[in-house]
Amino acid sequence: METKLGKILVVDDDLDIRQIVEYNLKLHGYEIETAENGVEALEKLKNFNPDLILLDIMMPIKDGIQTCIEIRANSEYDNTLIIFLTALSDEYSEIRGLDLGADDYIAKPIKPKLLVTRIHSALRRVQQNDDAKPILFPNLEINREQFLVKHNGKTIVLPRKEFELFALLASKPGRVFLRHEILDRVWGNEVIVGDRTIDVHVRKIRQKLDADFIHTVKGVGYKFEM
Amino acid sequence: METKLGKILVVDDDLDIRQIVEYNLKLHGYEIETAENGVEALEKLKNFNPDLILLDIMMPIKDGIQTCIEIRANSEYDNTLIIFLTALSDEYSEIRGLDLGADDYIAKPIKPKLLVTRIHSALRRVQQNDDAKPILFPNLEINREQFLVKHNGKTIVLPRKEFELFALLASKPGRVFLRHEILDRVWGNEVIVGDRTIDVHVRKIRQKLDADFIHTVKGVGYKFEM
DNA sequence: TAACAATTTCATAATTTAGTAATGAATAAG
DNA sequence: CTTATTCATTACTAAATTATGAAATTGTTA
Repeated sequence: METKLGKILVVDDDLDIRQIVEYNLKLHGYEIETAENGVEALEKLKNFNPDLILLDIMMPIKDGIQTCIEIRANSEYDNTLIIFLTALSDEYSEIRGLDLGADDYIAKPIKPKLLVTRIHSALRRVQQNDDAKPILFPNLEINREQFLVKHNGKTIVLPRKEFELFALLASKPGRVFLRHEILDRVWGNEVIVGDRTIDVHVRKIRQKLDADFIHTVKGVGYKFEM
Repeated sequence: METKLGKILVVDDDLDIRQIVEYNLKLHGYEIETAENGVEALEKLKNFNPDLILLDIMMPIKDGIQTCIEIRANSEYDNTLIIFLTALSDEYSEIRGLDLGADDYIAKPIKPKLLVTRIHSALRRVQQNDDAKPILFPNLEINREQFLVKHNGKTIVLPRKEFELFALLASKPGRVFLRHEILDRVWGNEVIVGDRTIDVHVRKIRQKLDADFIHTVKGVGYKFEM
């Protein structure tokens, strides 16, 4: 499968629209959930934890504006992007006036190309910030931009999962990451893998870096320490 | 399709001025959006993503100076040019004192010829800057102006896509470009091509240059390294 | 429009990475 | 001290990803 681009929750009362949008976005590697009204959207939000919500404005049960307000009231979703789907150009200006914390608007009828482009660039905007800065320690550098780990002058190339795991642990030295946290953040909470998988990856990292930066906290998880 | 000269956002509270400017610039092939105050301008900025902003200073809702400051605070628009429209010659000197990050000033009343000339040269300046400087390494030169690559004295002509891809990777040696970044920056995010397309172009480049400068980072992307 | 070049797609081979299962070692609990 | 739990390690299999060759499509130019 392609690199994970992001999770999107599509909220619209019209089945056709949900299907069109879902089809096109899945085609481009996004992970999709759908909801047909605001209530259902708010329910799914918790478990799915999307990066972006496509939110129709006009819905019978709970409309998009109300839904948006409620989402924005919960700081847990501060980093979740919201893009409105608007049917009428009238609404557009109306909504634009209200500062609801939406990040963009897409007018219906939906043009697949435009949809993908907008979503793509919206997500890229937020993702670009996290990436750039290398994690630095004496004798150890974890450089995500180059996808390299440098230790005592030696350069080590880690495969993706190993790198992500190592970078995660090193992002907060001393802090213990629970096994399920590791699974969530390295594997994503939609992928289900056994617990041993983590061990194996930890072992591979330990083999490749001769010093052992990863410490086991039995019954709990792992932590990074120098 | 016609050659795209550039996108310009025209911000002025005076409808007449907006229309005059829009008319004249469209006449010369520019793509125009308008806004009648700073607030509206900031909103439109996100979706329109102009190459240049013509910004009136005196506006009732949010004036040009404040708007300029806010735009310049967002690094996303570092490459967006800003040209002030000033009504009084007094203001001019005042503004010039403040270093707001504007790129030029045009005095009202607006003379269409002057306007077009200034915009033209402002845009050309930045475009040439990007273009002009060849990327140089020992034994390797990537010359965008002439669209060719010199390696060990041999001159190799690469077709456009191959060149753009190679130039992108070489623009930051060592840095991994994710596949979707490559798609965005070489193909543009309005064109949708499959992932294998990148591989094929990489291969072509590898074939033409006998040394292999392009390294695969599996599951992530490609990077340039000597 | 024919001829050629560039671009893209497709199928499949080659490779690398990820995941699992089995077993042994270490640790904690009773 | 024995048992149960958890982790480490190894070897193995499955899955994912890229490389490649060739064909199809699109674009350019004379």
